[in-house]
Amino acid sequence: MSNDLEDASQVNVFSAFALSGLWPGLGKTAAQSLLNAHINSPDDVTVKNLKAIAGISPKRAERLVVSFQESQPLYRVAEELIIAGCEPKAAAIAINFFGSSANTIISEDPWSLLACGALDVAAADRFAQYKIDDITADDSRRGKALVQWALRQGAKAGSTALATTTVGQALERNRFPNVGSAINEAVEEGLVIDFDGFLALEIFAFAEESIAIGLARLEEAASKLCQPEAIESVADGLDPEQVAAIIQMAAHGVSILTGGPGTGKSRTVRAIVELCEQLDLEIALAAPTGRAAKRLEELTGLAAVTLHRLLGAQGTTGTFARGESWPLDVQVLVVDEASMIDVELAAALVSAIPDGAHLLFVGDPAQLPSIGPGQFLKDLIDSDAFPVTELLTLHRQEHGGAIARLATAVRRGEFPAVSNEDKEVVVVATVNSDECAHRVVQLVTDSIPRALSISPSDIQVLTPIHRGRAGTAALNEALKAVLNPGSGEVFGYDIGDRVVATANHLDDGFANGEVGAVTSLEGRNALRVDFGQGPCLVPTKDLIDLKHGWAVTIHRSQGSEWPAVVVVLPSEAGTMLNRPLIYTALTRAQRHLSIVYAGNPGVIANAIASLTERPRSSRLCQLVKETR
DNA sequence: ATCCGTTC
Repeated sequence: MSNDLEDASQVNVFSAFALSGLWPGLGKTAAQSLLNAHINSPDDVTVKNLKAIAGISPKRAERLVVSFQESQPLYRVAEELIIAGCEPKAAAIAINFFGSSANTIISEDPWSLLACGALDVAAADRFAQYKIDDITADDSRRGKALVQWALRQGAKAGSTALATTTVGQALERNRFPNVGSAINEAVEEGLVIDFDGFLALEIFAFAEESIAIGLARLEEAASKLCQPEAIESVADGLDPEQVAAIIQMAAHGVSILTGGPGTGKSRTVRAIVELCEQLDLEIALAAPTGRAAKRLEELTGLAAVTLHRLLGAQGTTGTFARGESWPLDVQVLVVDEASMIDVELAAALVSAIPDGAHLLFVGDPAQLPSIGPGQFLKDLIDSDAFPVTELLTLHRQEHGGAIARLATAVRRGEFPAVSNEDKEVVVVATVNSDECAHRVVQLVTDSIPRALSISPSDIQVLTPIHRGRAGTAALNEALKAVLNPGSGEVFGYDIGDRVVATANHLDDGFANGEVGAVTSLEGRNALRVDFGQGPCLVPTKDLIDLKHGWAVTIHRSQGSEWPAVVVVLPSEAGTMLNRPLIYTALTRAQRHLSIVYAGNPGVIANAIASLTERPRSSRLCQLVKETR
């Protein structure tokens, strides 16, 4: 009887593991075939048994047996999780974090699954209950794990450090009674780092400290690259601010160039490239995204790469081939779109730059913050430790300038009344997102083409969200129905459809975020798409990384511009509506901007007034000040 | 699942 029960639970554990996706090389379909063939326990996993299954070749059977054997530490953790009624996927995070001894670690301290971010508080308590007969809410292991969990949550929201009081409140919300002693123990055991009044996870504390030390090293080691006369020879056509930026770059190991769109940041970088060529200096160009790198390359005529490529990223492990022990071979490095750099990437970058090299960060701190934690560019600027040149003169103002005036006001947190004379900026109020969607389609397919003679192919719709009536999915469906109806012959696309890339395929000629139009169908399984530099072949393997692109998210639009832009601000976007988001959206427009929103006019003004719902907290600004 | 980058 008891044997039957054990067998049954073993079958459940094994099948849950097989179906979880944790077994390398085994997908959902193949997992089901295994179970159908009564492969029910680890002992059944033999080459003989597996190759007997239809659809599994002898070679694959061998590979699956080997990968199963190699996954034993993972299996043991997953087994515990499954029996405890938790998601087996958490096992992968635990193994990543603790290595092959994870099972021992979680047995001694079940809440270590909370500390490493594998489980949430409720699931971790459930797991602890299974491991320990009578858990108590004040178990010190629970308290220490909650401290780390709170900091991990903070990092997800962009903070590299949290005020100790904020961490304490998180513990109180989770009914932990002895907040002070939990924090003290976490600090004493080196699980988190304490800086008067703030707490941080070691990775972020280390990243910010090494950035500060590394930047101070570069500033200290640098000498002047050239005399002012050399700069004059490349300064033709530049405004005084742009020349000042080059002088600062040449004089300092670390400098910063900021400014909104159209102020000539790229033009300045082009002059820096020329200067380096004249002086025979080794210069490299890089950016955090593939598209930004591609654009930098087009605008300067010099090869540019992603920071990950430049540093020799090793998969998603977060480690890089380049670093202190194998620095980059550069004398000048220019990094564009620096607002998108998080502290971990910045630390890796700075460590890989040799003494004496000059590092220039180019970016617009008013745009959306980095996905990863920290506020690298903003902290660098606020520290006042390195020269910052802000470009203010608009060189792209052949039209009325209403968009530029609005952008400048929004940058300051203001939402002025828009004069409607030349229709460069139009604001449309609606009652809900249904009406938003309706008005968007009307603007793109009728009003803007008719009133302003701008073709729908030059109009881009931007929205904060994917879902909902005014999200990308619904808007693309509605726009396709009017602009290019069809059955979606290849992978859902027809000739004439607008598409957006959602991943880098630089070898195939396009980058994440690029918007293009389908120019031809290539058989049943491939497309030709013009992303702006002539049609390029999108092979079958890349089709999964395309979506319809008449409407794209504001996040994905970062770095692109269009003749006309329709920005949708539906109420579903909620607290996402803030200054950096709206600023990023409206600065994508070159000649015309329509803003369609739901609710009362105060909605936009409030959103612009609020810098962000939850401000990020970080230590880099202070650290840079102290270290300079 | 409010949004989003990086690689082989």
